[in-house]
Amino acid sequence: MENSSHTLPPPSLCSNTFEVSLPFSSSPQRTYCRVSLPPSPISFPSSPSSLSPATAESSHSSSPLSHCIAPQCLEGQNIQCLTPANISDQDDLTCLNWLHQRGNLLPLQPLPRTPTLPQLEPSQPNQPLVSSKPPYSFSSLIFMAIEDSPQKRLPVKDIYDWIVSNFPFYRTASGGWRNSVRHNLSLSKSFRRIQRDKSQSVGKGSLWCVCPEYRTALLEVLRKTHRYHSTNSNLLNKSALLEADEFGLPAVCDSLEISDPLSHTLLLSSPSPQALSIDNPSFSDNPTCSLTPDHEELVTMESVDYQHEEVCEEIEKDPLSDSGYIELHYYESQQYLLLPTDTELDLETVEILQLDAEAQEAAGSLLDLAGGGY
DNA sequence: GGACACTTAAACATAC
DNA sequence: GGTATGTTTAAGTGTC
Repeated sequence: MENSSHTLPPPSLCSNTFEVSLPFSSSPQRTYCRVSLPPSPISFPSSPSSLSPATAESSHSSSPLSHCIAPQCLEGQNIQCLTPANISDQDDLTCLNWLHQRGNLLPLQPLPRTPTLPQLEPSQPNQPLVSSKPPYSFSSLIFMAIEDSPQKRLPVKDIYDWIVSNFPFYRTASGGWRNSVRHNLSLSKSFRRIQRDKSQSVGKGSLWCVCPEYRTALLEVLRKTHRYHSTNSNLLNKSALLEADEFGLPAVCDSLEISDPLSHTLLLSSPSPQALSIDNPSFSDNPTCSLTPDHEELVTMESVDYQHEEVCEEIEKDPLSDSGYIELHYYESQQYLLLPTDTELDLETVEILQLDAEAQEAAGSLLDLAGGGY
């Protein structure tokens, strides 16, 4: 964990735009959300590499997570971000270990147990705390895996690996799901088998790709799943707030009481890497300038009334309550966040913008695909 | 209640 | 022969 930090300049020189990295793509993706910064200086890790966009471009094979912040993070003086180097394989899309690797973010104690959060065996200290079944169908998983590959085609084994890499649930699941993957590949018209080039053939089996004519339908299914779960993705927020309260941490609760519905929108975007390159002067001048309607998707962040009883009740209901996290990349330029020229910082409020992991994932895939096309 | 989508399990064939 | 891959069938579940 990076301990050293540097301090941002006063808010007048800071951006209120955070970069949200989408967790799984070999291609760079950027998501932006508007976050009002607190008046006090915020500290960031001093290592430029831990904040640079390059980390967001790391392959999912290392870890889909790179930097994460939680509500408490914004209020504290030290923001400790996770990097691929300090996140183990277990820190994955549906894993909450990251919460406990964040120093002051959450106490180094187990999360409150709920009926939906399976207990870990003591003999598996490095396993994810929780791992619920992803909401995506096998078709969607296969689709995402293939689309996330550079060549847009994968052997079945790599599809397995992608799923396991991104959804810890399948690490411990019995092998039947692999059968289901193969079953889907064979049965679904959405996927097409391609004979490997004999001259370069390594390994068994064929390559699988997505049929272009079914790509739109797959995308729509993924989009619907994403939307459904993104609207139910606030529950971890509430869980974190409860924890903060329980352990006497300074939860940033006010942020969840904002009544302005516009302030509860998260702007997701996947502009081209070039447009968002930190070296791109136009972007440096205005981080939002490259966002186009084609690349935007608004995800409503519901207003939250976080009374204890209600929260607990909802957490137990939510099958994905174990999978939410914020993954925000602070966009750094010359050690300072970039400031949009028209920024009006609300110094009283910190808006907590949070997506659950799967929602981010779906969003990342969707947006990446929507931006890419064939 | 029926159609449909999806999951899971199983059997079998084929290729490496 | 063992394993991975690919195909097919069947049954069960959930949703619309």
